[in-house]
Amino acid sequence: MAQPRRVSMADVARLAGVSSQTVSRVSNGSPGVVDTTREQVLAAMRELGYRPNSAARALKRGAFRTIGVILFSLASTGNSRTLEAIATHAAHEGYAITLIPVAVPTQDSVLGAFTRLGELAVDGIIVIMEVHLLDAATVTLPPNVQVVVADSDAGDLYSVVDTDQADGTRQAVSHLLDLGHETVWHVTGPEESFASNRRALAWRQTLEAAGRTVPPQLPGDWSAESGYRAGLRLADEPSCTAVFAANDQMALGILRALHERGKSVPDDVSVVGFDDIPEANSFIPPLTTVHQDFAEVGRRCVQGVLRQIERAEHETGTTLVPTRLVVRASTAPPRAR
Amino acid sequence: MAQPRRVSMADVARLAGVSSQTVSRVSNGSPGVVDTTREQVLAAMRELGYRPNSAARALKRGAFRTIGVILFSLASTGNSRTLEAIATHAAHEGYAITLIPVAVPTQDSVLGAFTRLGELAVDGIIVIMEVHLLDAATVTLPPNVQVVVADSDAGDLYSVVDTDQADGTRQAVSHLLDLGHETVWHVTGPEESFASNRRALAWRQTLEAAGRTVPPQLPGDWSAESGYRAGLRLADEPSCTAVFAANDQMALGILRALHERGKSVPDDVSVVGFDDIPEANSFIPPLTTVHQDFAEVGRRCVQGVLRQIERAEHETGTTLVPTRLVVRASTAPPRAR
DNA sequence: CGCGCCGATGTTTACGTAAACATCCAGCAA
DNA sequence: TTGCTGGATGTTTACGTAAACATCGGCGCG
Repeated sequence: MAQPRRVSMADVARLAGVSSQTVSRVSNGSPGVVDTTREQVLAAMRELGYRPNSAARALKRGAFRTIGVILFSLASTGNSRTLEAIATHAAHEGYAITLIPVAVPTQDSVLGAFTRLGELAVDGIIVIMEVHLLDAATVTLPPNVQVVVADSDAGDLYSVVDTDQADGTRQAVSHLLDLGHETVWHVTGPEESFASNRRALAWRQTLEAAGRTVPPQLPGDWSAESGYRAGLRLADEPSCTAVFAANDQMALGILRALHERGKSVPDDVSVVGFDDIPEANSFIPPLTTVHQDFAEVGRRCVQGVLRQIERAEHETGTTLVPTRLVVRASTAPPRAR
Repeated sequence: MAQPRRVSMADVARLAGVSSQTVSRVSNGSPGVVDTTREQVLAAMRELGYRPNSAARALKRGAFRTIGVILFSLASTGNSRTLEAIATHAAHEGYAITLIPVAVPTQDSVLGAFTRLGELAVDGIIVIMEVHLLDAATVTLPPNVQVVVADSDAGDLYSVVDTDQADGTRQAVSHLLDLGHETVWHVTGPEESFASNRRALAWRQTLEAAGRTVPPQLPGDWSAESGYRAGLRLADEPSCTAVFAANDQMALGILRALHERGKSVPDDVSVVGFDDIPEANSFIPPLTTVHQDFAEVGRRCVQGVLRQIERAEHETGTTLVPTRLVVRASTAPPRAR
């Protein structure tokens, strides 16, 4: 069934009785082809089922119209939603997306991904990753490939797009303080994560700026399970009336732990998350959380990398995408003593 | 900063003092190059930072070593996890993944995606989608491109890989019946979804096979919100002691609705979900659900499409990936009357 | 009426790679 | 020694496209 050879411009040219260059012009919508000729060529294309060979095109043009995306995992909502936005916007600009998954986030495997990308047909790269793994000293970027990094603070080396972690955190913590809570406890994401560190730092700073005592932070790893473990410990802290979880999954685990220990949310303890995953609205109770605009992050990543490709010029600096607090039913003033 | 031209084999050949063909042999690991020569070439490659040009390679070989993935949305856990598995396995086989997002799942836009893919540099396509949109009469596949479809029943037209929806559903419903429930209610996914229809059908058949009455099914759309609405209606059904939700998100919504109406899970009502998303373990209470092996689905998709590419031969038929019921705390025997 | 210009189309060439074929040389058997 | 064999390496060519340049013919203007 499979034809041994693809239809090439030469075939179309022969059938249409023109030169292959004219076919090329029609194919690219170049001017300088008279309507009648164009029609003949288009008819011949249709008849033969002609499709441009993108490899030859890329070879000739020296550009692939493709962006590579390196990411560590698609498991997190944030990563997949960002990727989706990237894919959509790239498609809109006529760029294709090539995916390079990195199984294990070690320096070596990230390096490997970069190497592979260098061999792949891409004009630019978007890295979605906790990026202290990206050591500029060891990673040699393929020449002529531009990079944008999401979810990182490598703004001095690369062009970075990120959610405004600090402001989102400030909104969350301030919201709890404004409700009248003495202080706010915090369950962190994994140590290696920049987003996690940034949120923890902003939490601490917001408390300090308000002159509150800073309780010890509880370690988590983004998973609901780790939130559950932290929640069990918080349930044993009588002084704890408000918790800020570094993401919604951990908040879910905290809700479960508090529920199992007979603590009411929000009457005994208020809980705030981060991300605003679609399910947050259906937690018990519906979760107050910081909404991240993943679509916007993706959009700006594409914008950034395309701008660099166009100008053939590396950029650095950080773009922050604003967040907003979504208040639902998991927060309330502390129970009167 | 950007070099005007890439390093080509000719440059390496010149520096190493050999012909470009020898460089090509080294680059591809072909035999017939003596060790000393190979070393020289490798050294020259390193010095110049040589990277093979994949466009030229693809042009010469007539194959791209790339698989296109068409998907409607990455928002669902299932899709992203499947995609991740696809990317990982494809990378392992030396294939790259090109992503083609379809913004709106209409016939037209799917067609558009196929057209775009035809122009893109892919050897095969994996479609992750509710696929009655794929009408064989209107979609003309680019020649020489092989297709595998996930999440569909188009097994007579394409090679299909899917979770064993029917058996998973049977396990879920039987589990509830075995616990002693008279019958099982069902909250469905969206009408247009094959997975949803398959689950609803299997639910009905399992009940009928056990000689139970089949309650009316409640419509949902995969979202937790729709589960919540269905849950509110179920809370008003005194006869309802067991619910099978077509996915975990809707189960979450049901749990919340029942909780708000003062119904205890599992004492008053047992709830089972489908998917086993990571958070299911942290629902209140932890959710009994049907575990889907998305990684395996992805793996088999890649296998299937690579086999077709290799043999240059279209295949049809369906491969089912088994599921298993994960029993947690949301199911129990009905309360004694 | 002829010159030159311009728009439409054709011809040549190069992009970087790798298959096919050609060449060269060392080693070995007659 | 000669001729042959086979492994190592070089040369030619083609993949499909599009830029650059070439050609052709008609039309306006002096």
